[in-house]
Amino acid sequence: MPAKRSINLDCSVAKAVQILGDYWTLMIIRDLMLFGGVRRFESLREALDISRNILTERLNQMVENNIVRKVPIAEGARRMEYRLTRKGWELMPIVLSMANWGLKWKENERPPSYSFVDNRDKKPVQTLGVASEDGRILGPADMEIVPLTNEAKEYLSAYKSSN
Amino acid sequence: MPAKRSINLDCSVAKAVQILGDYWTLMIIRDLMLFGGVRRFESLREALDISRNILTERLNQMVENNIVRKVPIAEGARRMEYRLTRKGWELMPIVLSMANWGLKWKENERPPSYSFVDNRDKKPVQTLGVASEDGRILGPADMEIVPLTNEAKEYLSAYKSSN
DNA sequence: CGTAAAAGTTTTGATTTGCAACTAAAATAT
DNA sequence: ATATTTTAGTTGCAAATCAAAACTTTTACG
Repeated sequence: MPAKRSINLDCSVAKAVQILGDYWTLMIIRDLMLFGGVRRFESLREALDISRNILTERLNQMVENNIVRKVPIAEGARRMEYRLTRKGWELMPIVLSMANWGLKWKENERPPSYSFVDNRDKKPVQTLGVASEDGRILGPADMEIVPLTNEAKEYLSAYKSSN
Repeated sequence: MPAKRSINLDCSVAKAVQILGDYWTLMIIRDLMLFGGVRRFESLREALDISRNILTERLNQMVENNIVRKVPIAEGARRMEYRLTRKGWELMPIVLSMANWGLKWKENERPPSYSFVDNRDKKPVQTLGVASEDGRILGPADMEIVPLTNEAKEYLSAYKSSN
C-alpha cells in the first residue's frame, strides 16, 4: 500500500482501485462474503493466514472506507466483529466477475470450491454481464471506453494524432 | 506486491486477486482499455505517472500472466508496444463493475470522465449484473456464496457450530 | 551527423511488509 | 476467586518493495 496516489481522482475506476487495488483487502472481502458478511478478527486471520498487524491495518482502512463496520458481537458486548456494510456488499459484482474470470482462465484445472447462488432457491446465478441499449449481450470485444470530458478528449486525440 | 502467497489456489477469486490485487496493474489495465488496448511504455508512464522500474516490473508480470503481449509497433520494427490479449480484454466486466461501484459510492461528486459504450452504435451499455435461474435480476443482498467441496463445507460448518 | 526521444536498467534511500514476541482485556476452567 | 486460554490487538525489527533520479542504449528526426 504505497503512500499517496494523487492521480485521476475524477475517475471512478481509479476511485475503486484506490480501495480495492490490494491483495489482502480483496481477500478479506471475499472471505467476509463467504461467511455471510460477518467475521471476527481471529477467524479472518486463521482463514487467510495473514499477520495480525496487516489485518488490523487493512480492517481499519476498510472501516474508514465504509466497506465494513466494527460492531459488538452482541448487545452490550465488548468483543467486536466485522460486518460488510451495504457499500461493501455491493462489491459482489466485482468479486463475482473475478470469480468468473479466474475460473475461465485458470491453468490448474481444479473444480471450484464454492459457488454463487440465489438466496431464495440456492440455485447458481447466471452472470448476464453487459447488454447494449437494444438488449444484445455484449462481450468485452463489443465495447469500448470513450472519454467524455473535454480534457480527456483532448488528451486522447492529441495522443492519437501524434502517433 | 508481496513475495509469495500460498493459500487457496483452488479458489478462482484468489487466482484473480493474485494477478489483480495490485494498484498499478489495475490502473494499467484501465488505461490500456481506454486506449483501445494498445499503449507504449512511455505513454503509459506519462499517463499514470508511475516510475519506470515499477512499470517495467508490472508489465513483465502482466506479460507472464498473459494479460498483455509485447509486440513490435510495426512489421520488423524494433520498438515495442503493449497490447491487451483476449484474456486481458476479458477483464472488462471487472473494470466495468469497478466503474459502476466507484461511481455509485464516490463522495466527491464530479461527473465521470468517460463512459462504457457499445462498439456498434456508441451508446452507453447497460450493466445487467446478475440474474437468477428464473430470470429475476439479483442485487448483492439476494445472493450468497456457498461452499461446494467437502473440505470447504466442513471448514465452514465447524466454524458456524463453534460460534 | 548531431540531438532528442524511447524504453528500459541501475543505484540508492525511504517505506512497507510480515514474522515473532509481547500485552491487555474478556471468557472459561478449576 | 484465581488461573488459564482466547481474543484482539501493539511493538520491534529484518527483509522486501517502492519510487526518484541518474545512467544506457538503441531508434527517430532535422
